[in-house]
Amino acid sequence: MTKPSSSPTRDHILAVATRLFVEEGYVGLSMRRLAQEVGVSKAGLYYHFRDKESLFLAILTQNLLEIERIIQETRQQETQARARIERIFRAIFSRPPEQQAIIRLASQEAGHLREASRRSFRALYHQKFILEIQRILQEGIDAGELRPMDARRATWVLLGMMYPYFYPAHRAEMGDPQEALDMMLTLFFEGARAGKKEKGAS
Amino acid sequence: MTKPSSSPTRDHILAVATRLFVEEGYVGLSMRRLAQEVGVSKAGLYYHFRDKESLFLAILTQNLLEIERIIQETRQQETQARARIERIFRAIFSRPPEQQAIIRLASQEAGHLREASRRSFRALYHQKFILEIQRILQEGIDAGELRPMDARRATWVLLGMMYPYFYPAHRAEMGDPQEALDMMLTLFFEGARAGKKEKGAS
DNA sequence: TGACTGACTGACCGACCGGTCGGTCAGGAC
DNA sequence: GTCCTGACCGACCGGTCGGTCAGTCAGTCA
Repeated sequence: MTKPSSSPTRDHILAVATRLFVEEGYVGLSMRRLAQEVGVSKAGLYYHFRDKESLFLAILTQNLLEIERIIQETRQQETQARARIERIFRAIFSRPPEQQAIIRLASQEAGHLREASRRSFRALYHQKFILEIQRILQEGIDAGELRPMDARRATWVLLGMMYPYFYPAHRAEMGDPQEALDMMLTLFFEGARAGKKEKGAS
Repeated sequence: MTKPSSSPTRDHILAVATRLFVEEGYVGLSMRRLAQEVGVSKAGLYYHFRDKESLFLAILTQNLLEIERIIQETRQQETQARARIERIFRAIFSRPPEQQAIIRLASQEAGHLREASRRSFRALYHQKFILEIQRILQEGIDAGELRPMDARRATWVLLGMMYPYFYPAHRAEMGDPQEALDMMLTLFFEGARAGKKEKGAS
């Protein structure tokens, strides 16, 4: 008898936990508090998830795979780097806020996981998300759409621009998400447009 | 008898705590662990600081005031927005890594403070740091150096670009700090240079 | 009807949390 | 010599942490 990978209660736990992990952080959210907010006993949580770490990992992985799907879908439908990036992040920015913040959480809280989980998750995160973005930028560089630069570094700069938007405290200051995204894309792609020299290339 | 604001032990506590708060987060670092790493008893910590929150606040404030000093110094010596920003962040990027990461910590962990401390710290952070950067950008816009755009939003985009560099986990991937900074500045200021329309203005 | 099971609970565990207490002790003041 | 004080320690507090476990109970199936 394998445990089913989906059930109303399990899904509800995942949804509430996602929101609360984003608000409170991994260490900051206790299983007691979570149980209370879900409306189930603490032991009930442990019926559905082996431990706190598994629950957290399930959230990270679930959202990551969703983002991977967005990326792959976009790769097929767009060919230009800018169009691809724009489409990917418009899709991400139109998801529920707490699901967007997973991108930040993955960077921020992975350090609290046990070594084994951390390594396997980081590999997934890197391969399915970071390297895919990097690849899109690299292809843009190779095609002459973007000027020559270190694609890995540029990936982090691009992602970094979005980070403040994933903090509940700063979110409000950025105003409308899609407008804020307009600015980020304009700044990044105007700044990275081919036909200029770059100082920071390696 | 007022408590002295500086002593070898107190300074040592601050230094070690800064590093550990950056690595583990506010909730993730226990006073026991800190005491052990400092080489003092837990009660010893409480001789120098009223409670955990005061210690954390002391670190944030101390580093913030140092950054304020850098900003004010730069304002007097440079007049162009780009030169000012470059100088400020070169100075920040050449500080010890754990002190740089304070910028991120201030955004990230302020939520764990008591309401009163949080409000007063946020006010300080906002006034002495965020608004000063915003002001520099706004002056650049007014002077025609940068094209018209929402300066507040642009401030967060600029700061965001630096965020990944303040995560121990991603720091290594960005390579040499000053080179990474080159890229960020180039991207931001080429992208924001006057003579273009902006889509994301409010 | 009775055996079985999936979903869940209440009570509990040892470890650890932030914080406080009375006590100690080197060294300067008189 | 004594007193005082700044700087610290060991032991302890009530409370919370993640996690476990025996038991319950509605619903399915024979």
